[in-house]
Amino acid sequence: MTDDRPSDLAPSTDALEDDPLTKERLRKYRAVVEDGGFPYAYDRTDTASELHARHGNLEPGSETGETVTVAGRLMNTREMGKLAFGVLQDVTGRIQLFVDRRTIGDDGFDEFLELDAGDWVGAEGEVITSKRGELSVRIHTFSLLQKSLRPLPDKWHGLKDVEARSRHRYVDLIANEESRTTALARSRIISELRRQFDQRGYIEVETPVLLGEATGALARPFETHHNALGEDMYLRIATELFLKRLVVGGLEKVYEIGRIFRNEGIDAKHNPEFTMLESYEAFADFDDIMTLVEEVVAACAEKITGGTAITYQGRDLELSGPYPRATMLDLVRKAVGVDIDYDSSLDDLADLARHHGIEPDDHWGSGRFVEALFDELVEDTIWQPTFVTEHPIEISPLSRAHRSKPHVTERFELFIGGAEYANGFSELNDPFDQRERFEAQAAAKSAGDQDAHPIDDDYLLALEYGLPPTGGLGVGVDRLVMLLTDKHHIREVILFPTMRPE
RNA sequence: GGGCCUGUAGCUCCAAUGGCAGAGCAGCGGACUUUUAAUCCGAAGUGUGUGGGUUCGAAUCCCACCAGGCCCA
Repeated sequence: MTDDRPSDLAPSTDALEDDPLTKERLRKYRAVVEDGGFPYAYDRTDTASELHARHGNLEPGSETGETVTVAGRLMNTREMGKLAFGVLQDVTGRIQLFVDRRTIGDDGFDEFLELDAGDWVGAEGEVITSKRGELSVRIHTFSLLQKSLRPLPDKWHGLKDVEARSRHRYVDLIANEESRTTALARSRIISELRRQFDQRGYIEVETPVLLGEATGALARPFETHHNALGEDMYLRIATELFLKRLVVGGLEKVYEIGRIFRNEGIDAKHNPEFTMLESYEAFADFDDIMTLVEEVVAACAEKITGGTAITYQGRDLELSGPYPRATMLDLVRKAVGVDIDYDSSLDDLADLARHHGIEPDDHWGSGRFVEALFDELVEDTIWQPTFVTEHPIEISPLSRAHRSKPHVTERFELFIGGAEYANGFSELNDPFDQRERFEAQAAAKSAGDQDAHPIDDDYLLALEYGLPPTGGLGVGVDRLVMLLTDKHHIREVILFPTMRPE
């Protein structure tokens, strides 16, 4: 890298010494160290939100007589001569410190005035309200738990720069309430997902990330190398084939919430590493799984927003099921205004595709044409939750053929707000059919199709032992979090999104 | 990969046509016994992403590079 500007946040004693903004903080830090150092722990009795919950309705000027300890980051101080106010922020919220020279004593008061915004502070005192009614702790003593050597971002505008917020997420979390709320919402959504599957009798499992071959989806993998084995290896691009092996093994209902890696571009909806939930349930079909999806999505929405009617990017959405269902072919027919089907001639389909600005590949069958037309004409137009069903066999190499219709599978994708949120199907469990599908994929690949699945021989062996009828599901967890937190960009729901190294 | 755009103080932002680089917050000193982005007074300070080029003179124009954003593929 030729750009060798000194990093503004790189740790350097010299830099801290030279910068007038940090020099005083460093002096105070060293004074504490020389005086015995910072505490190793602090005994907190209450969080900010616990105090607000317990004393939310006090009259202005109340004194509870209740002594508590609180701890958090000091965000701001307001000095008033013989009084001072501090704002302490912990993970649950904020609580005001009320500092009265008569209560804390002259020494304590002067020490409090030495604190800087950003310092970690523990304080003990009485729960009161100020004359304006602000719930406060009128402190008797306090302890500087750790000095902050760096100034905080603007206390009103926070930290706005997208790059700085992503690279230095800790600063973003300190300064921006919204970022904290989103991080907590993500945690709650993942907890709720676990709860939903656990209570349905699913077993949470972990399957390998590091593989000899990346199978189960269409995506470029990250490559790595195992030194002791002397083998090139790949990071997983899906968990699908391993989870179905477990159903073969008799675990019957399994799910995994795991990190998936795809060596592809970064944009508003894609991060190279992202979180996917996959589940497989023996004796269920795609219809059962659609119902499951409706219930799980609605449950997560209620957990986060308190209801199923949400606003996403300024538009209303209703997430309670059942969601309307429409076949991919019917949606495409409606969009193009031509009564095509999977037996239509490839020449006619190619003309139709070109008419809509799609340049077909030579190896496309009717299924690929329908998919391309769907992507081009329909996908963006779906706003309310909708199950798109019956994807063509050609583009669904792991889905079971439809029980009564030719050319298509028992598959669905859930679209909301123009984006895909879930994908599921009745799982293909016929080992012969699966082998043919894999071989068709291999043929397509050697014919120049980049988007073709690799063959997984051990998976075929597993199918020969017998996969019961099974319904499977994949859900993009990051996107679900985006939906429920009204975020446009995936980096807003991933604490440390992938970035070019600085 | 293509197009457009951005990068100025710790943070948020100004700086017509090229002409002494500014403010608010933060920080520093002071006043203030109920503040809520406290307020008031005072002093000071620091910066044009990196490297070149054009020019008497560049934050501004040109080139390359670095990082990022938006849109498209």
